[in-house]
Amino acid sequence: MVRIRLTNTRTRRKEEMTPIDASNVRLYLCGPTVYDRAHLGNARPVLVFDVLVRLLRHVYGAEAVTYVRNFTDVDDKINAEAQRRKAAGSPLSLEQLIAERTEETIGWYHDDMDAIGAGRPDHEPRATAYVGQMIEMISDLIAKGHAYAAEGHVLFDVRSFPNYGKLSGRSVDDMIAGARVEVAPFKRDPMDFVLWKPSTDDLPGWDSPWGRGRPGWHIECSAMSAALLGPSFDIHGGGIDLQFPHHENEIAQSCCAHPQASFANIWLHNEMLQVEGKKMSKSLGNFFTVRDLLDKGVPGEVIRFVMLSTHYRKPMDWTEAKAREADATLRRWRGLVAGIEPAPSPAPAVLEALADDLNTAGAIAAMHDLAAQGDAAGLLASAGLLGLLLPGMGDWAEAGDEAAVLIEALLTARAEARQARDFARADAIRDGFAAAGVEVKDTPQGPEWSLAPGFDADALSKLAADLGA
RNA sequence: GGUGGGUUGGCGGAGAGGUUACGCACCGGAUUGCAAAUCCGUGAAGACCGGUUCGAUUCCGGUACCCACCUCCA
Repeated sequence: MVRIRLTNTRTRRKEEMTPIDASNVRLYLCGPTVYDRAHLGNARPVLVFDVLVRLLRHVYGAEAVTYVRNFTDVDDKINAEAQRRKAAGSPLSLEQLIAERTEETIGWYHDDMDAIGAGRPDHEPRATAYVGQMIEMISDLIAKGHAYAAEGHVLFDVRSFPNYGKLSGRSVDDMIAGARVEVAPFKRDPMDFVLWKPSTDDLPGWDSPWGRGRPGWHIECSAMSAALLGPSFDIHGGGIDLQFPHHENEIAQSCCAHPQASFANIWLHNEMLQVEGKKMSKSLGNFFTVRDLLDKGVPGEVIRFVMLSTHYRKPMDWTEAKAREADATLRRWRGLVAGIEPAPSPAPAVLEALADDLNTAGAIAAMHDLAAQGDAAGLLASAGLLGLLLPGMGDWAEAGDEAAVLIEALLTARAEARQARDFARADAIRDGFAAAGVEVKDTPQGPEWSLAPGFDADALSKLAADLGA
């Protein structure tokens, strides 16, 4: 059995992972708020968890893993977009407009995450489908003395949970001292956070013991993880920016509601993605979406490779140069494994790297070794653990039939020219290939070709026409 | 102000208290009609100052700088 070690944010050390139930390893990842396209940073935890799930399924069995990732479809930004459409004259009701917006966003999200090769989780619960469970949990927290109703709100009483702040290494008193938040007058303590808040008539709302309202942001993950994974499960993750307050608040809610349970044993947090050394953020306005990159012609597999080439606990800078390098490496590897059956199991060095706190960069280095040794079968089997070189994701690296016919014809023409020692013509074809983005390798078995990143089909057609080939 | 993370060769980026990371780029050689690709090989590092140690880039302390979180954000 492979020993999987993960850095647990909760304990701040690398720990061997021991599942609560090896026949059902359970994970929860905080998913997106579905109000707009996923930006590139959203893809990072998804890919980290995708590799983690692939590893866990390899070690514990394909059926022995339950992966949950939620959709947050209750949110002021979604409401704002629906209200904007209403104001723009849409005949639909606000509820319908909200549903329309979240449906289309979820569709985009699926398209974009599929494109980078991220497998769908086993469950993708939507917050709106679990409001009943949230109300139940909030009532329970009030009954247990951990929450209180005030002016249509329900607030969590942070002073009732001595461990509050432990995950993020803060004390309530320190946070109050440095707080920049406006404190609502009905809060008992400035750090108390909202479990339920009132809705006006122009906002979505649900009936509750505290009047018509909607849930606070944090309670959904506590309610949905309990419903789908139980009060104790193995791994909970997300971006490091969620550590506080979101995950801290989840812990407070869940541990107070289920005092006998452990909630998440291991917390995994990925570092932020940066662009040109700066955090990618909505407020800075320097973010771009996964779709932007795909539309620019950056293949999903390349995005995936770049993301995985930096360890998840380190900040990763997205650069064009990395995308180019990844593109070239993947083309080379795809050439190497073409028509090859994968080995029965991944290479030990790759598996060991991933088992050691998801060292994807180390795993990729080990794959380079396999490639250098010519172990195509081992490379292919290992790449699968990282979700790379999979069938169905390699179309970008392949030429269409039309281009293939042209290239073959030109190669024949070049061979004839060389035979005739017409090197001027042979070199013209060679240079034309290079200009069009076709790489030709002459091997003892004859020429092999592949497409380079800047492949230009028009230039290829023109070359063929000019040379009459 | 509080909290957390980082600083590795030209660039990217890992592991390990003592032995080549790896990739890209560069340089030399083989190969080639010339190239490309490939193969072989060389060179190149650990922010700074102390400490522990036979030995530290790796552990400990400090300094500097960078980044993030504390506010919607993965």
